Amino acid sequence: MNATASKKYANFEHIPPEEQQRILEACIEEFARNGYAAASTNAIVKRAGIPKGTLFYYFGSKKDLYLYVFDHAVARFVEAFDRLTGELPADLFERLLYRGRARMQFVVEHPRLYQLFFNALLHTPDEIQPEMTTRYAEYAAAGRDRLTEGLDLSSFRAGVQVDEAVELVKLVLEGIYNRYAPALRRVSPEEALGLVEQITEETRGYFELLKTGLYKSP
Amino acid sequence: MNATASKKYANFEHIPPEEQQRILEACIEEFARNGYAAASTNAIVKRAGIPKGTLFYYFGSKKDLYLYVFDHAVARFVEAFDRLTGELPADLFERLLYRGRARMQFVVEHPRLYQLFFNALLHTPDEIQPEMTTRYAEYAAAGRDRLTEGLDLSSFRAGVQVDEAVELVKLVLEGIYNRYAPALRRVSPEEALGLVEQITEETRGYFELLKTGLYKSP
Amino acid sequence: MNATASKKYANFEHIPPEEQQRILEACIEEFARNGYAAASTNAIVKRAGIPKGTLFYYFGSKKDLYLYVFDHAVARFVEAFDRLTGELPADLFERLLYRGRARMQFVVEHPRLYQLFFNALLHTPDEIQPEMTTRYAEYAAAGRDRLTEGLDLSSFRAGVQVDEAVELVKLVLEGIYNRYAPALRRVSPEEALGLVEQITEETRGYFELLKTGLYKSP
Amino acid sequence: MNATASKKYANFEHIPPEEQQRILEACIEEFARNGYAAASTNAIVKRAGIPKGTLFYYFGSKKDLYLYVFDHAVARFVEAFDRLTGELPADLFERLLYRGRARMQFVVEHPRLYQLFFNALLHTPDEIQPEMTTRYAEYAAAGRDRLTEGLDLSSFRAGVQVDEAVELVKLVLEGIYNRYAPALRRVSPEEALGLVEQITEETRGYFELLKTGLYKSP
DNA sequence: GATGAATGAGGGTTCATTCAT
DNA sequence: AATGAATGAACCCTCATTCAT
Repeated sequence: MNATASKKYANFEHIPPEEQQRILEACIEEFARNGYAAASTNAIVKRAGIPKGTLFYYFGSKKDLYLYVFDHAVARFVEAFDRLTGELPADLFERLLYRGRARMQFVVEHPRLYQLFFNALLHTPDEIQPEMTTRYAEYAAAGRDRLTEGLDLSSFRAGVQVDEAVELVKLVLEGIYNRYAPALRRVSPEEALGLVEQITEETRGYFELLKTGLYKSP
Repeated sequence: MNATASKKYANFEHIPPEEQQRILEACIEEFARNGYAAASTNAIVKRAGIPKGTLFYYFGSKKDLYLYVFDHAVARFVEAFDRLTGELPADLFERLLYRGRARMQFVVEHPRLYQLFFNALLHTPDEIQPEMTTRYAEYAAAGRDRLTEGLDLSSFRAGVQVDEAVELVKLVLEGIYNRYAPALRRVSPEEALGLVEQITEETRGYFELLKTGLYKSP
Repeated sequence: MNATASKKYANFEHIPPEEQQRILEACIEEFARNGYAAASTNAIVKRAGIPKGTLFYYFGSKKDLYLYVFDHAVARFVEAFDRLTGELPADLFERLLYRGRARMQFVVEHPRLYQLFFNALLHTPDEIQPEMTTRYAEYAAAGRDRLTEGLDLSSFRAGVQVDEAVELVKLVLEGIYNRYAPALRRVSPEEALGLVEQITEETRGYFELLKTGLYKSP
Repeated sequence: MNATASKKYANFEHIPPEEQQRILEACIEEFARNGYAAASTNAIVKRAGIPKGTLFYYFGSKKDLYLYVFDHAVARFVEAFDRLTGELPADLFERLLYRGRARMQFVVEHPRLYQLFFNALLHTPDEIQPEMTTRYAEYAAAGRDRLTEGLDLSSFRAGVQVDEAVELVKLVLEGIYNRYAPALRRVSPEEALGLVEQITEETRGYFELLKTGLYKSP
């Protein structure tokens, strides 16, 4: 079904998990820092402390290595959200705030993974582009489902097209994250937590403004 | 004041403008396509039709060449907006729609420049990162000024914090462009014009929703 | 006596004959296609469907594998001629035509074996060269015996040195085969049969010319 | 027209002739010994005493290097024959003996070139095969012209088809050279001269036999 | 002032062979 | 007896930069 069960990478997946982890971290670091083309397999093996031949024994080629690492990043990202699925708020704005905070925490905890994930589509050589597009579309579709499921729409003002409204709110959120993601990656983990709170508050402000237009007056 | 007057690149700036142009185009193409690290100076000189040594005589190093090209991209981007400053609509939403359309036309007309400009920060080797950050901040500040100058704020509902509202609308716009920029670069120039119209209409829809909350009821 | 009875390859020769056959085919294909140095043991095990370690368990090293395969090729080649020994024509020219046709049929039926066999001496690393030369000399000697045995020499013109004449005719034949062997390997099996006939006819023409000098006038 | 005037290899052809010679010799040695695929550019640069990058600066790729070296081998081979064109004997057998001796001398003087030249077609990767076939056909055509030009055919017996007869004699010669070429390469230069005489004598013997059939009786 | 010849480091990848199991 | 994981050397090739002219 997913990469972690594939035969293609069986060689890699049969080694001790801690070593898998160490190697993956080295790959993530290198790919996130430099993008696909400029990343160096030499740098990776040096960082991971494994022989050059072994990397290619595990992954076959640089391209396949990249796709594996990307799938891993997606899996970890999705996983971070799945952990809190059960308790999703029913109100659109609350749910998005909730998700947004989770997303920012992910950025703080796994800055390189986030960087890898969101930059993957931009700087990818033509040969990989199709595979990446497919993977990204799958991820996006899954996220869409998780957002709208069991949403309480009763607060929306009559005459407001809900779909359009939801899209509008998501755009605002996206904009905010694109704006702050670099900052989140730059600051220390301690400062990051404060920054997350600050961004959440700012977002809450925008949401209140949006509500005055989209929700019924109380 | 800026790069175009510096002594550092004097060798380059003393050659005929048409040749400057040809060389710059080659650099933009190569850097936009491959990013900084993966770009090849060999490919550049081949495309530009100049000797290898000459490129380094003009620019000193690959790094300095990149910074020069980036500055040029910024200048061209800013310039595209300056050309329409005088006629800016006074209404916030109309002004942003106007700017947005201009920005999309820039993407369509100079896809490589846009790509270079907006991806520059993401995949840049550590040694260049600081310089890039500075340059980016300068550009952002300039854009801010140009937006708010002479804006008609009388339509805003009482009690709405205008600064916050403006920021909110900008976020929506940013989100939309980030979402569609890749699509704009992918389609043919003819299709692009239609796409620009479609995006503008979609944006107008979001803006109407926003107005119900932010503007006085008519 | 020869490789097939040696202790050295005992591991290989104890497995079922059909599997021996399958493995040998894979080796012949790879060595014939690429020569010794460029042949890949990886490609061989993949084609043969056996584990990598097993190949080396059977044959010890790439070099020993090659020598074994070459001996096998020689054995198959000799065997193809032994099958028709009993019925050899007594007339020199007829016998050579007969042999020649058999040889060409071997080329058609086992193009890879032929290729391996006749190219082995040319592109062989220095470390193997001595062993190859020895093997080749043994094969050549065996062929010589089989040609002259029971030959009817009564048709030769008086004064003609028979040994020299035989050698002369063989030279002609060799020349023809060297000239046509590549073509035989290139064409399809169906076309090959026609080509064999054509070559035989051409050879017959040369032989008639030779007979006017070497045989008594009728 | 030929390789020595091409722009493609201009970088190489602009260096001092003695250095060209040294590098070519290293290439010839390596390619002749190992064939195209197994030849190592590392071994070449080591033998030639030049940096790795320089080899590729001169020749672009291993493939282009090989084609250049092959063309050089052909040129030297043809050149060796052109030196004696004017004095060619009019009699077919004498002319072939004369040519044959020249060819053998070439083998003795340039054993590696000869090896490279005559093995080139056999062990050549598919990607180069077409180019090689073309080159070889051109060479063969040139040789054919040079053989038949101004030949005295008056000695042939009536009823003998001259074309066929010429072909027959050439086949004999070819066979002899294929048989002795390895021996000529193996022996020392001093011994080689004696061997050439011996082969010439043997050939003369075959030719006398052929004449009894093909020429008018005296 | 302008060039292009020259290069060594590093790029990704394949390889035959070993050895613990 | 049989294996397949692991590896370091070697593979061909591209690179940004220098420097003598």
